[in-house]
Amino acid sequence: MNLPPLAAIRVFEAAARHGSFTNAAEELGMTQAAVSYQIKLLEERIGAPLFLRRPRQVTLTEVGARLSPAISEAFDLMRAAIAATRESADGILTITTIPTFAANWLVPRLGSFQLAHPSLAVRLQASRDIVDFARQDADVGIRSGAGRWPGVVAHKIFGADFAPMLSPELAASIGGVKTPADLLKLPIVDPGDPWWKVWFRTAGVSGPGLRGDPRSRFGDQHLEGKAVIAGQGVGILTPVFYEAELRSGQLIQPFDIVGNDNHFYWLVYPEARRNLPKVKAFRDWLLGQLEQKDSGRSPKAPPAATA
Amino acid sequence: MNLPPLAAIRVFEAAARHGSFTNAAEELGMTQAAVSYQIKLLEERIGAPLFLRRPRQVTLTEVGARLSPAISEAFDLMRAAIAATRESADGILTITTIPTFAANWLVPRLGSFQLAHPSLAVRLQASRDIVDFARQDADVGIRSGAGRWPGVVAHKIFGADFAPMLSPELAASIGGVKTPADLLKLPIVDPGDPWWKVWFRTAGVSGPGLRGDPRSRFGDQHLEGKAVIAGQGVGILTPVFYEAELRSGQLIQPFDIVGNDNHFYWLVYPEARRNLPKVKAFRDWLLGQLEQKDSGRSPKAPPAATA
DNA sequence: CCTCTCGCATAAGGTGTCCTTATGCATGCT
DNA sequence: AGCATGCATAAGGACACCTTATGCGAGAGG
Repeated sequence: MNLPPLAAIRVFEAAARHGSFTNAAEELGMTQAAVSYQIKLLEERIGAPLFLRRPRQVTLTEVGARLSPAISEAFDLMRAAIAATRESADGILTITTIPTFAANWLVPRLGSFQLAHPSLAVRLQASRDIVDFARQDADVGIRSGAGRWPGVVAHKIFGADFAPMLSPELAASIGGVKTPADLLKLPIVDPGDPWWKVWFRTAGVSGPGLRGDPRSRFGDQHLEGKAVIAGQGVGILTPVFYEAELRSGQLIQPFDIVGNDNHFYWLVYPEARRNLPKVKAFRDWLLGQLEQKDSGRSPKAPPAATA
Repeated sequence: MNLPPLAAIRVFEAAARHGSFTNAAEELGMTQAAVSYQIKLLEERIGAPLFLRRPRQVTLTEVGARLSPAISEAFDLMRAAIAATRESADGILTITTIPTFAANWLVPRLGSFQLAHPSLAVRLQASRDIVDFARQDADVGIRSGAGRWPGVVAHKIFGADFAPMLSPELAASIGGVKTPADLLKLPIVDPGDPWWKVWFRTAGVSGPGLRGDPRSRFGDQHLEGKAVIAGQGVGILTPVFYEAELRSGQLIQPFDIVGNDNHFYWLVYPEARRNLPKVKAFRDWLLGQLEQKDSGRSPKAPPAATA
């Protein structure tokens, strides 16, 4: 069944409510002539007059009166649905993030975001796929990469730096770790981790015989971290992810030397949606979190870089 | 709250149902590009993506999935309403008619029409107003007049002829009515009726002293007819309206001479709606009724005259 | 593994729908 | 009677929308 032109139905709905073409026209922001035109169109389509043209007003015919309530109801339904959708679209922030970042950085801090934006519901999606907002139902994403994606705004969060860490007890067991080479006296949690090779080179220790693919490793540090905290060995971890443990003394980072493989974490979101309140809110909050951290160390971090 | 362009919503509804822009386009009789365009439009309006563009198909996003059922429901409602309206518009025949014609001719015969068209409901509206389909909720009308109305089809039904009638008993009381002048010996039910003057002139009886406005009288013959049948006097009535009584002998019409004032009953309906089944049905039935009558008297009546 | 095909996105261009302006007509109010 | 109101109609124009053409990405099939 073919619906008549919907524009005409909409006009009819308004006209029926007002009992006046002129008023309906005003509501719809068009001229009285346009309303008259659309109604006539609809009447032809239906095959019956819908209005009686009375002197100072128009009245629904029997047919029109029968049609009108159902149409009104349908429109109310639509209006409500769209309003609800808009609201829910504004009220739910979906974040797609690399699992490591979620576990080690985002989740522990999300509470403060929720507190600051009580009306925003957060949906976390952990995934390591390439971020593609066309096929992923997310508002913002956290990914690694070079920070150049077309149509996407990217803020650099921090580099995936890494440094050796171990439990204080383990360090004490060899009388303390004084030089990078001392680390080799201890068990290494994951000797295959490519970061080790990079770090030792950076630290000036040559040929410790550690092997591993030179590919980046944004994978899960979670298990490795647990093992290190438990004192099972030395691990190579990203310091920002273990700030709390370093502060509390559960872990120690013997050297300030950090390795990095020139990969960064980025906050990304579609350029077209950069002005959505929820996107702005998250961006501002996240960058704010970083500044708090940085303020103690470096003078100022450039907050954003757009692609 | 402004609704988004309804055309876009319609496209969305179809696309959501099909899970495919291409199929939706086919259903709507447009190209895939147009669907893509409209969806994008709607997404911009809503402020959130509605579909995820997956390799071989599109999928609703969370937002889209929330929106879709309500929209579908609204459309179903509309479709049903329009279908019902069409049906009821086709199934109800509203006749506006002069009261006299209704009482004396139409109502007694309507049964045969209903029998022939059981699916049609008939709504009778008696009114003497000028017929104006723009402000009267009627499909067909029966009116008197010259038979010239712009935009209106008019079929001549019969003239408003009139002739004296009386009960057989009353006629017998003066030994029968032989000449028109004999009528003057009897009581006249409504001497002020202008028809009398016309009829007597036609009959060649001069100056009976009856007075009355020379305006046509399509008013109610009903009361006058009752009085005549009851034997209270002679009345001047329209023969076609009393065929049954004449046949049964309740009334007699002493003379074949009929007066007329050149006014006719017409069946009228808007030219634009001449092809509606219900209009056709009524027209054909009514003209058929007349032919049955005529066939015994005149050779053939030209059935229609269109304005 | 390479190619073919399917489905959607995008750009450019035309056109048809729909809206506006202008006017007329009928009616009711003062 | 004259004015105001509200709808209908005609003519004209603009913009939204659709079409055609093309590209791209990813499965599917050989």
